Formats: sequence, structure tokens, C-alpha cells
Amino acid sequence: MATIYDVAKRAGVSPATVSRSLNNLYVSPDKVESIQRAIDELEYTPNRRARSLRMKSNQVIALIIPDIENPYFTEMARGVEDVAQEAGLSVVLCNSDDDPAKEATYLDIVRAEDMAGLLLATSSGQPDLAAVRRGGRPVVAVDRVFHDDIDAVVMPNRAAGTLATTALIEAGFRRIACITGPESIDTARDRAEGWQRAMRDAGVPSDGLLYHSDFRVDGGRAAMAELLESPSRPDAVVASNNLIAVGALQELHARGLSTSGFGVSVIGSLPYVLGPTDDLSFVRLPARQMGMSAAAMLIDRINGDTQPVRTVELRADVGSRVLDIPGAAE
Amino acid sequence: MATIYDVAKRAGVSPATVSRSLNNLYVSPDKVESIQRAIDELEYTPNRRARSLRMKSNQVIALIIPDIENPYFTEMARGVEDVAQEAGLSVVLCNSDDDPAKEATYLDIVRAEDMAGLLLATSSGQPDLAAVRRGGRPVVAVDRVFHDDIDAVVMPNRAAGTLATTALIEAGFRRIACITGPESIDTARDRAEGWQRAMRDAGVPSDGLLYHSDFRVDGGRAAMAELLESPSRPDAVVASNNLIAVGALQELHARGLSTSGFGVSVIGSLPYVLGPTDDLSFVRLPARQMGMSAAAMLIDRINGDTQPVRTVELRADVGSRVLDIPGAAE
DNA sequence: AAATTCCAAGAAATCGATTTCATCGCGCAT
DNA sequence: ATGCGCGATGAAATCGATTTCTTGGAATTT
Repeated sequence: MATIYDVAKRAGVSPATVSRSLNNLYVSPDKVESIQRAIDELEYTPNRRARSLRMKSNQVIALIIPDIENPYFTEMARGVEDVAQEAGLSVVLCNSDDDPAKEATYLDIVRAEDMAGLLLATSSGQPDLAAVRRGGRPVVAVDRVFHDDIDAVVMPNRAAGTLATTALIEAGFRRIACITGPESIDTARDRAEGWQRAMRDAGVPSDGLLYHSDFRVDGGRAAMAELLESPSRPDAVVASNNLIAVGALQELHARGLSTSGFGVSVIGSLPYVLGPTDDLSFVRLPARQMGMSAAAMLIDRINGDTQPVRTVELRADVGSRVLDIPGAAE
Repeated sequence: MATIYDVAKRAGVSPATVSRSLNNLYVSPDKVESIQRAIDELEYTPNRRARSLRMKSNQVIALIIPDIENPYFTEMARGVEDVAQEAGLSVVLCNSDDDPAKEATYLDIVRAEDMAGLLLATSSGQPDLAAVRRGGRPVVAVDRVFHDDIDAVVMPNRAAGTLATTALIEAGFRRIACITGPESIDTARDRAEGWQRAMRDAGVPSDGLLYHSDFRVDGGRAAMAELLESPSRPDAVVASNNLIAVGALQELHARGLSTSGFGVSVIGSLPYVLGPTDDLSFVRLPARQMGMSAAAMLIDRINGDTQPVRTVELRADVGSRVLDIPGAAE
């Protein structure tokens, strides 16, 4: 564990000169060379902790997501990572497990480690960002908005709900249910609203067809089971995220029902789907791009961008890729 | 951003006393109280960077995995996280994307941030851990072993290969192919060896039935396509990880083949599988437990455990849960 | 009562980098 | 020849915590 002092001594210069050399400031070529030799010989790498303590800034940003086992979020994480890496930042990935307490712990770490910025896909609770923001560190909300004076990058949730529903209506279904996430999560509400609007626009009644579940497989499955038992049994369903869709489809299969008689429309993608999906429709959400946009926005802020707070709703990508009903080749 | 000096001044004591109070050393009760009040009023939280710079240790461990989008690794990550959180450590999750260069970058970060320890599921290359280990930080290999003087927690890969194959043999199949990962990855080799052993033990020829692919969906799919075209067309296949299985099954479905005529045995789990899986057999790998064991081992090392290097091969869990051939309810 | 412990608490050093400030030459203008 | 400016460099301060060293005074011992 060589330090900058060791390097300085070996190169016969002062630590300050080594530091300047490392940061490409005025240093005469011969010293640069002998410093470089000393660095190589000692296998010196600067200690980031000391560096960031002095600089009061860090090369690390945090990404807090509610479910690390959901491919939607890991895809997003990939997008974040790629952009961040490009900019020379490391990403610390934290899994809040949709638990406000765990989330708070990570927020505290972000504060205490004084990270350069935070990308937050919040849990259901209302996060307390006061401490983080007091430190002057930028925050960008991803996927879920929770406060209107914070930058955000979100999906076109209402539109997605409407598109998913319209696809089913056009396929001839009328009794179309919607299984969405907890009422406390805005994406869940928005997608349901999109569904409702499509139903209204088509002049189809929607009473008793909305189910608030959670955004997990079990939730989707239970909701589907209930739907199939209910007196107002639907003949199609809009699954408001990928995991709900998995659960719903599992339940259908478990009951020996195929999707040809029962319409299923999914908001999101099913990454590891196996069988034929001819009868499913998908509204693809550009998760990776969401991550990339959010990361880019955060990096701009870190670099001093001071334009007014904005909310970016992704669109282009959805517009063009939306609602392709894939063949078996998916 | 209050510092310990601010707290000290407000409480009318020295910074040293505040520090001692925070670390529960001898401080008179009345000072403890006034310090606490100052802390509350200023909303002070200690700066971890300064702390760890001085202490030369960190409350953060790193987990480097080769593919964040593979549920196997995220499940493992969950295990790690739970144990670490219990011990008051935060986990930094890094995705090497199976790229030795990215991996090296993260290793460098581990060194430079002087993290408390490292859990490494290495990429295909030979990682250079010299720098990290020179710093005295413990390292535990997970899932993949790469050096025999480093602690490791691994799956019973050979046994899993054998079990997966035996299931197919018992079901009456004879021409059983094996699609495994790159030859450079030991888990891939070991699982294939298990397959080979089962074949030999059953007196069944295995020539030309081994395919080295990669551990991804596309690789599995391509391998399956090739297998189905080959002159020595098999009637069953062992997929050596979950993603290969997904690819293989996709290819089968794309060709309109059901799994009832063609045997498929999977090492690992298919978390979001939809269709009927009646005809698949699974050898479940306890990914979560692997993460937990590895984390526990690392934490022991961090706390000064100096027993000889060991390699833990998970077994109990596999032994009991192995090879249940699930009904549609999976 | 004098001497010895003992302990709470402050002053100052420390961790390893960056950065300000001061200094020293050297070249150029007057 | 003297002075001014400027670029390269070193000494020392700094970031915010912990820890060693020291000290003053209370408690205990003889």
C-alpha cells in the first residue's frame, strides 16, 4: 500500500508535485518521468478515500432500486452503468426491497459517504431526502416520481396502459380486467388510469375489473385466481408489469387455460419466456434507455447543470416499438 | 453538513470527547447528554470517508458478478445482502459483464476505496488479485474457483451434472447431449464432467454430444439449433445453466417440438418460466444460500478469522431438493 | 497530610490525498 | 544593471474523523 509520500520520496520530489503530475498540471517533463517510474515500481494507486475527503466529492453514484430480482430494474441498471462508466463514475447498486426502512439506511449511506449523486427508484414510502439534498448532491428519480421539485425520468405509464388495453379491444375482447400494483405507487395508478381511459373511450364498462395487487409474481397469480373465480369473470386482462404477467399466466396455465381464449396484454417484457406467445400482446418499456437518460441527467447535474427541474417522460422509443405482437420467435 | 467540530463547539467540549461519546468510551453522563442534544440539533451524521480514512477500514464490501441480468446471480446477491446487512455492512454490487477489463476496473476500485472485503464471482479471465490482497483485505470466491489459496463457496457442479443426466437416463432417453458454458469457466467444465460420468456409468456413448457454448440465452439457443441439425441428433439435452435452458427451450418451441418427445434437464431454476414444465427436470441450485455462506465466510475473515483456506461445496440443500420434477404449478 | 493511582477530557498527531501560499530562478523589458 | 513577471516547486494547511499523549484533579493508599 504505497502512498503519495512514498512515491515522492523515491522520485526525489515533493508530494505536491506528484499530485500535480497525476492531475496533469505544470510539471517539468523529467520529473514527470521519474515520478512515473516510481509509481510503476511501487505499484502505486491513489487512495480514493483521501482524495474524496479532500475534494469533497466522489466518483461514485448510487442507484437504489426496489427489487433487484426484477429484470426490468436490472435492465435499467445496465443502462445506468453503461453511461456512468463512460463518464468515469462507478455505480453502487442498492436493493431497497421495497422497504422504506432499508431505503432509509441506504440514503444515509449516500449521505455519509458523500456520493456524487443519487438515482432513486423509490419504494412505496415517502423517502426523506432532506439530508441527502442538504449536502448539495443531485438526485434524479427514476421510474417513480415522488416529489415535484426533483428531476425525474419516467415511463409513459398512462399511454402504456391505454395501448395495452386498446390492443385487447381491437382483438375483440370486451370484459377486460386490469391487475396493477399497489395504490401507493404512482406507476401502478397511472397504468390503471390508462386502462380506464381506453375502456371509457371504447364505451366498455369497467366496473369491478380493477385489481390492486403488488408488483410481484405471487401478487399477479393471486389476483388472477380471484378474477377467474369472481362473478364478473373477465375474458381478458391487462397485466401492469412483467412479474404480474408471469403470475397471471402461471395461473392460467395451472388451470389448463390457454391464452387463445383469454386475452392477455402485458406492460413490459418477459425476458425468459419460453412457450409460444402468439396470443400475448406487449407494450415494451425501454428500461435500459430509462437508465441511460436518468444517468445522463444526473451526470449533467453533477457537472453543474442548473436548469430548472424537469420530468422526462420517455416516448420515442415506446412510440416506435410499442405493441408488436410477437411470433413464436420472441 | 455539520462536522464533529461543530458538535463539539455547540456542546462545549472537544472533538475528541464527541468521538469518544459516539464510540461509547468513558465520557461523563452530563457531557454525553449535551453532546447528544447538539447532535440532534445539528442533525449531525459522521462522515464515513473521514472515519474510514483514519481507521483504514470500511463498512462496505464489494460483490462482483459476471451478469446482473441472470436471476441466478441476483438471487445470490440477495443472500449476500441479507447476511451483510445483518452484520452492519453495506454491499456494493458490481457487474463485470463477464469482461476481464471491467472486472479489473472494479478490482481497482475495491483497492482504492479500501473496502472491507470482496466477494468475487469471476469472469472468464484470470483476475489479478495481487493489489487487493496486498492491502490485506479478505477475498472469497463465489460460484467459480480460480485460485486454490483463496476461500471459495461453490455449487456441487459435477454432482449436479450427474443428477441432471441420470434423470433423463431413467426416463428412458439414451442420446443425451450436454450444452455447457465456455471451457474457460470451471463450473461449465465440471457440470459437463458430471454429465459424462453419468453417461459412462450408464454405459451410454457420449461422443459428439458435448457442446461448449456460453452461459447465455442466445448461446443456448444456437447450440440447440445446431444439435437439432446435426447428424448425431440427440433425443434429450442437459442444459448446464438456466439461461442456456431458456435458449434451448425457445429453439425447441420455435420448431414446434414439445418437450414430451424431447427430454430436457436443467441445472438451475427458471424463475419466470410460463408454460407447462411437466416434462422438464430440474437440479435446483441454492443460489441464495451460496450468497449467504460466502458472505458469512467473508465476514468471519474480516473479523480476524485465520483458519486455513477452505473451499465449501454446498451440498445439504442440493441433496434434499435436487431433482424434483415439478408439475405445472411450478 | 503526603504520595500514589486513576480517569475524564483536551491538545495535537494522524490517515493520504489536494491546494493554497511562498519561494526560487530565469527571461525579458526598461 | 535592476526590476518585474511567470512558471515550476516545496512547505504547510486542509478535509473530518480517530487515537495517542498529556494534564489536572479527584479518589485512594500509607
